[in-house]
Formats: sequence, C-alpha cells, structure tokens
Amino acid sequence: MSHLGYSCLMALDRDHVLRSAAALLTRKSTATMDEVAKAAGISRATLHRHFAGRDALVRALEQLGIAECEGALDRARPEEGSAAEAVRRLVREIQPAAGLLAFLYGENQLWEGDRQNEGWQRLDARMGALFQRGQRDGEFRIDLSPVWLTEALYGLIASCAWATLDGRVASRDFPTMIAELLLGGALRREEP
Amino acid sequence: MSHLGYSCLMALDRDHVLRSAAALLTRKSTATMDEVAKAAGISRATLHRHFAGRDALVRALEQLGIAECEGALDRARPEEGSAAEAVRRLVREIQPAAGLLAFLYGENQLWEGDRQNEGWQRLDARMGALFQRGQRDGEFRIDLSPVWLTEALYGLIASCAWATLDGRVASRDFPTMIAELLLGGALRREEP
DNA sequence: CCATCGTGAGACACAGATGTCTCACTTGGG
DNA sequence: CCCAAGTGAGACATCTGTGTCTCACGATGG
Repeated sequence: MSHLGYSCLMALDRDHVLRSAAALLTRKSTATMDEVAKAAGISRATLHRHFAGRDALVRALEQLGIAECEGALDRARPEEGSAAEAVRRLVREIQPAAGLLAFLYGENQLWEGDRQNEGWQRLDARMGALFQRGQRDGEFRIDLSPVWLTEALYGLIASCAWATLDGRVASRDFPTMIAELLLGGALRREEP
Repeated sequence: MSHLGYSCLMALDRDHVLRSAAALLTRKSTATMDEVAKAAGISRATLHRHFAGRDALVRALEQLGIAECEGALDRARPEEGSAAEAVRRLVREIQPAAGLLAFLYGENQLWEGDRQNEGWQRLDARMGALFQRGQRDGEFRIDLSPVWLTEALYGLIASCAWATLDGRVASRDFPTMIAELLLGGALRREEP
C-alpha cells in the first residue's frame, strides 16, 4: 500500500471511528474502550493506533464537537436578518451535533481542569455576540446577559438531546422546543 | 454510650457526611471516596460504615436531592396564585439544592440503567402538573409540552449552577436568570 | 509469487479506586 | 476505675479499565 493510500484510509477510518464513538458515548457515556472499538467494528489494538488512549479520544471528540458547532454557526449566518431568526437557524443547524454536545457537556473531565480547550471560548464569543446584537437591536431583553443566554442555550440543547434519546421529546420537535423556549419562554404572548 | 445516643449521633453524622459529600462532588464529581471522607472530616473506614460503597453514597445523595426538591416544591405552593409566580417561588426554593441537582444531573450512572428512582417520576409529575395548570389557565403557551418544560427547567438549573460555580453568573441572580428565561424567554416583550 | 503492511486476537503488566480487615487509641457511661 | 463502643490509620487483596506487546493472518502492490 502506498504512502498516499495509507494516509487517506487512515483519515477516513479515523473519522468513521470518531463518529461511531460519538454515537455510542452519546447513549452510554461510560462505555469502555473495548465497547468503543466494537461499535466501530475494529479491534481495541487498532483503536489505540488511532487514539493514544481514552483521553485522546475524548479530546478528539471535543475537537469534533467544536468543529461541528462552528460549522453550524457559520451556516446559520448569525449576522444576517433578525437575531431571533438567526437563533432559530442556529438551533436547526446544531441539531445533528446535539448528541455529541450532550456527551461533552457531561464529560466533567473537560471542564474541571484548570485549562480548557480555547475553541469553546471562540464559540461562546460568537454566540454571545449574536445575543448581544439582539439586545442592541432592541429585539432581546437586556436583563438576561449574553453569557447566561449562551450558557442556557447549551443547557437546553443537552437537555433536549437527552430527552430525545429517552423518547420524551420527538426528534422533529427539537428545533422548535429549544428555540421557542429560549426566545419566547413559557408565557403566552398577547397577540399584537 | 446508650443505644439511643448511638443511633442519634449516627443519624446526625450521616447527614453531615452527606452534605459534605454533596458540596465536594458538586465541585469535583470524580472525587475519590478518600477525598469525600477527608472533606467530611472522617476516615475512609468510617465513611464505609455509613455508606456501603460509592454506589450507595451516590444513591443516598440522589435520595437527598429528591427530598430537597420535594421540599422546595412543597414550600413553593405550586397550586397557589398564578402559575408564573409559582414557578418563580419554586426556582427560589430550589436554589440551595441546585449544586447537588447539577451533580446528580451529570451522574450518568443514575439514568443509563433500565430502572431509575421513582422519586424523579413523582417530581416530574408534580412539576408537569404546575406547567399544565399554567396552560389550562391560559397563562402558558400550549405549543411547549409540560414534559419539555420540566426537562428544560432541570437543564437550566444545572446550567446555572455550573455557571455560578465558574463565576459566570452571580449567585444572587440565580432565581431571576432561570425563572425569567424559562417564563419570558429572550425576546423583548412589548409593554401592554 | 513474495514482500510489506495493517489488522485482530490475545497475553501481560500496570494503575487507580474500591472493599475488607486488623489493631491501637480515646471517649463516654456505668 | 473499667469496660464497651466508635474511630482512625494503615495493610491487604481485588477488580476493572487501560496501555503495551507479540504474533499470526490476510490483503494489497510490486
């Protein structure tokens, strides 16, 4: 096998393994390296050839999650149109990554350390900017800080992802449930 | 020491150990039994005399969390006054238990099993009933299901508890941030 | 056909946490 | 004063998951 072919196959395999691991760990966050390997259809030895260890795997999943979020943020065009519509687009774009995000959200190892991946800061900044724009345009209320709105969005995504896995929320309702609650809240709005 | 004195002291100690463990595990959910013992000011041997093992400790914390929630729900008088005010009271009453709830929320061991503590079902039912009352009274919108609103409340509590621990949200803002977001959402409301 | 390389299966040692046990100390009651 | 009971400290075995290694197999390319 040529050197080119080698790296290509490895890259494809790596991505496939990553996706499988994400899917499995979303359902069972305590899954063993053995189970992760099985789920990906490879042996534990090969899994270790891709990722030095469990920590490296989780870090790679973290990178994947960050990348998916940034992609969703890009596709949502947060600067365009009303902030509320941008939030709705963002939630819709982020749904495919919701399971992975929920797993990462519960992976305390990533947050308890003193140093955390700077990708989250970039994401927080971009989302915070979206909420800030909404406030500046008079669209969003100003008594809820952008930081808290960002935090709340993550929390709602994780909640809804878990509720969806348990069948308590229908998958097709995911974007509506999150965006409408975050934007409009539970109170009925008087028709203008 | 009399038999009466024995059981009394054990009960007091047990509660103290439970509180210490809750406080520690809120900050570091992967803390060792050794660390839990140190935090409670007792030895690992004594800790094992109170709780057969880590699993038993976590289950006891789960019971405590459920009890705290039910207490908060009782004190919030969910049947009284407007549903929105009841939600505000509930969030305020639940704040002292928020850290413990956030820990339990992230303890996958409790949720991934096929059988989970029925206390949560009781709580879900009571909270769901509160949201349902709000809908029945025309106070809450009906396109967000009570189940989802309950789920979202848990998620927001956990999010805000973690954000508070990290200093991203001030502790005194906890009730407002959660209740106002859950009830009113991010959108500005036109003055009636 | 042969050489190379990735892979799977398994053995193995290691690390960390857990559960159990013993024993000396001290504290409180009779 | 003496005894009983709880406690702390530590030793010890165990267990689970992990990380590393070897080796045989199969596929691919020259």
